[in-house]
Amino acid sequence: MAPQKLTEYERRRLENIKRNDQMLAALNIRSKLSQLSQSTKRAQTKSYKVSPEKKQRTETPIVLRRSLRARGVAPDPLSAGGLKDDFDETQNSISKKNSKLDSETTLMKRAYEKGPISMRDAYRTDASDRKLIETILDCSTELRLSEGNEVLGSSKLGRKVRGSIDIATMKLEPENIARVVPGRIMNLKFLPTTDARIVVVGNKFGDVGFWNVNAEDEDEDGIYLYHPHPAPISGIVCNSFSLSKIFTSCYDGFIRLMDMEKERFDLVYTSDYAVFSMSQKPDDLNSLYFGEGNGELSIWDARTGKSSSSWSLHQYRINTIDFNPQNTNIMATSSTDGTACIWDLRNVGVNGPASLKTIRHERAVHSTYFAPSGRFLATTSADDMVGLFSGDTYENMTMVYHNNQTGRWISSFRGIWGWDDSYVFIGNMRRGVDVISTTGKDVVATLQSEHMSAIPCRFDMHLYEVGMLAGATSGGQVYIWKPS
DNA sequence: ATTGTCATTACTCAA
DNA sequence: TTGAGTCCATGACAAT
Repeated sequence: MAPQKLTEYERRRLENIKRNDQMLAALNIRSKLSQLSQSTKRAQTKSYKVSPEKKQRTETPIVLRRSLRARGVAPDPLSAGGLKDDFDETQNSISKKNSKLDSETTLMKRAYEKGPISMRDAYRTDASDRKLIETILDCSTELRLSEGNEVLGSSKLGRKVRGSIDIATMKLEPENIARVVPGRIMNLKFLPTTDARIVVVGNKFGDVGFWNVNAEDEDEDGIYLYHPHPAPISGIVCNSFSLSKIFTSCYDGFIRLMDMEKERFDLVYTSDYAVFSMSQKPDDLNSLYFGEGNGELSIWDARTGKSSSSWSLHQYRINTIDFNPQNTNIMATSSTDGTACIWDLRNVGVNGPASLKTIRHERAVHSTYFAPSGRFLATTSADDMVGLFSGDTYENMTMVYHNNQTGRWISSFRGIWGWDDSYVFIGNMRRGVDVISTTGKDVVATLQSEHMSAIPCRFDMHLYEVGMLAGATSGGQVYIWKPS
């Protein structure tokens, strides 16, 4: 069973597992944990509800561009020789004999999808989504009106709330738990508004789910499900200027714009490569930055509707793209090639923006994010480290040990910043949220709750409500912590 | 450089 | 309450 020769990596991982097991045994936590998971089942009230007729359509087998990893490239599966690689065993049992037919239906499916999809066609939930749309459009309107009284642009950005939070006050109440989508959540975002608390999530199946947390309606639980993509959703971009427009990117290379006014998922960009990450420069809402295939970073321009630039910045996939909030020309990327890089977009050559710094981890880097002040940078890596960087050129480095071995079923952890430079929040394998302090240079607290029945692996903080943190699991759940 | 293979392991749901 | 099934992503590394 045990490998004959252990690599350093394996050895370390085994040590982790062993140590964890010992800790568990010592604390007799195993039995307590199982008790907890039992008791929490009842607390599970809110959940997406799919209408039967729609469900059928969701489960229609769709041939995806699989095996994206090795290539980073996704040549059209229809023209790619045999279908062998594109089918798994379970699908084979259904479709082995008429794979030809399947490829034809797939062709039609893709042809249909190569264009706008109406929100009605993509909608999967039982109850009407009218209320969701109205709520969001109302928020937008208020924002637009208030904009008139302000100086354009930067002042609005400055409204982003910053502040310290007492970690001990952050609580997870049962009513702030919901199963928003089926399957694994890849990405989640709070809509940046004070008028409503709405979480948008994207899952592995290409579903986009909404949870209106404060929906106080008797016949609605505030959960709405759409299916605009056929593959994992890699990015969600929304901004406070137009809440009714939400960009979503997908592993199949499509980027769509959900437009609540037009009630459509418009197709804005298609790539022959997988899109693994997407971000927006906070002061340039006319562009999208996204990671394509093996290390390409591209910019899509809303005014031309085309990709305007494409640079090869990394060797392997770009996992995250982030901008320094205080100087949005400074961009940070993280990549499976083991590096996190900082770039200056004011200084762009043929090979892309000038590289200001390369941070080298021993393994893949899963995320790189700037602190709200821009003065810190946090990296999360598969080498079981969270890097904290500070100083004018981020020259001061602190590596904090953190078990980031999430395995196959849990999405990689990504340490995100809170509402100031104090803390980085990151999931842990014990169904908790570790809080890393920049001053303490270590995990100083862990958010835990008996109501957390799964591991929260992807997070977002509410831009305007200090202490409101959302975490998402591989089972489609969303937890929202709030200050008590 | 490209391809192959191997190990990882939590959650849900049905019985 | 248990255990079977999921899963086909991801990353590391060996082989070519």
